[in-house]
Amino acid sequence: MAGRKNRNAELRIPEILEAYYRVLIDEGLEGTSISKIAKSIDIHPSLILHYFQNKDNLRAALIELIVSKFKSRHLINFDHIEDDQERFDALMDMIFSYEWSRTVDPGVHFGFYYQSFRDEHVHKLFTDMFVWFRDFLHDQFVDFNRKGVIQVSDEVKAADFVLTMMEGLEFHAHFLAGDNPFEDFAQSCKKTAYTILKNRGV
Amino acid sequence: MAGRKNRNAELRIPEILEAYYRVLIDEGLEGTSISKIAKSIDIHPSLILHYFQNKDNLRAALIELIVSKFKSRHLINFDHIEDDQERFDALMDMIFSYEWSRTVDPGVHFGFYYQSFRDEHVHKLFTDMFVWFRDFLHDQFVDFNRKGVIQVSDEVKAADFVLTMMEGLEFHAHFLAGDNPFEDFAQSCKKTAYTILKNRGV
DNA sequence: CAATATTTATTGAACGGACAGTTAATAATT
DNA sequence: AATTATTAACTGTCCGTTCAATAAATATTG
Repeated sequence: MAGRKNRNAELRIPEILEAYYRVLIDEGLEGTSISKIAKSIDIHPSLILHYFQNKDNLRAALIELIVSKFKSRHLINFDHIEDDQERFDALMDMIFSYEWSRTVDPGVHFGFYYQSFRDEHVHKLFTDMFVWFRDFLHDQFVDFNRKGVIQVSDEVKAADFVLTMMEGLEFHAHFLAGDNPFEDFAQSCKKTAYTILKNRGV
Repeated sequence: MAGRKNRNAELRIPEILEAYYRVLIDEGLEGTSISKIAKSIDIHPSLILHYFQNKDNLRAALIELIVSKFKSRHLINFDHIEDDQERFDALMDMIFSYEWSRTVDPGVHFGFYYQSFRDEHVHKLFTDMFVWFRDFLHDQFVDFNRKGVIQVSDEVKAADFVLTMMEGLEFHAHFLAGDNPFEDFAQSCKKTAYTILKNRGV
């Protein structure tokens, strides 16, 4: 192929990962192959292996990218809100929002959860991510507790509880929501969380 | 192969499904093939296709078996307990027990959840199962509510809430429990559920 | 600046293996 | 004799991976 234009690793690697993500959404875990990813961005399959050596590395790289986006806090940083109650409300609104639940495509999300049962490295990446998020919530809850916005006796358990509801809501949306909009049961979950957090439920 | 002993469909089909389930646990979704299943019980791969025609049917059959075991209620039937409070306690103890969480191998469990994103038929099977379970809980909660064991204003939401906690707990056990025994956080979840159900939290 | 060497990006060809599925033959059972 | 269970042989496809070849970009040097 003469007269072609090359890109460097800095551009190509993210391009491959984005293509991988898109193919995953369309084709699923089992339907996604290196050659399909390559075809979707008109490159040769070998180029993907040139950058990632093998499929395991490729998968790990995508998960690391997803985790790093999660940790960037771009959706859950409300430091600019001065009023304590408002800041708490904003955080809870986000955690139980549709937008938040769709940060990652739910199919891909569940697919990687599943992978974490088969691959210790994947499991560790996600565990680290969730531990990071629990720690984040814990810090927030310690602060909100001190300021009287919430009333809990165990801030770690409070964070665990909210995370558990958050993931349970994901399950509910997929299997039990039926035709009801996501927000309906999300609202119920949030109200329940308020009840628990405000009245020493944990 | 001369002098062999044949079995009929009634025996062979469950044998194949059990073998399939075991291979799934060992090898995962992607690692499980018809020939591996066949090898594990010393039969020819074609015999599996003889009974199930193709892989999709095989998968559907296993899921249907799992669902039917779930619906058999063998673990959640406490009709023999006469005292209302005790019967309620027994039900809640079971739902938040380790035994209950391991009714199906969690890897297989998550794997099929994932499949339900890719396959409408699988999604329907699980949706039906969870709707069935919500209806079951709903009936129980209506009864317990009438008898004053719990105090809720919306029994459907109460059932949704308990199911959400139940599945969230599954998630928590896999990613956030660390070295703590399953029962620790399960106990917390159950306590939270009691708080909500006993005090009109829903 | 131009010629050349080196590095990097990319393609190409080929592999061995596994996979789901088909069709036909054979053995056991009824 | 008919039906059912089981094996056998085979097919075409796709997969991840390897290794070598080539083209483009970059660095080096005269």
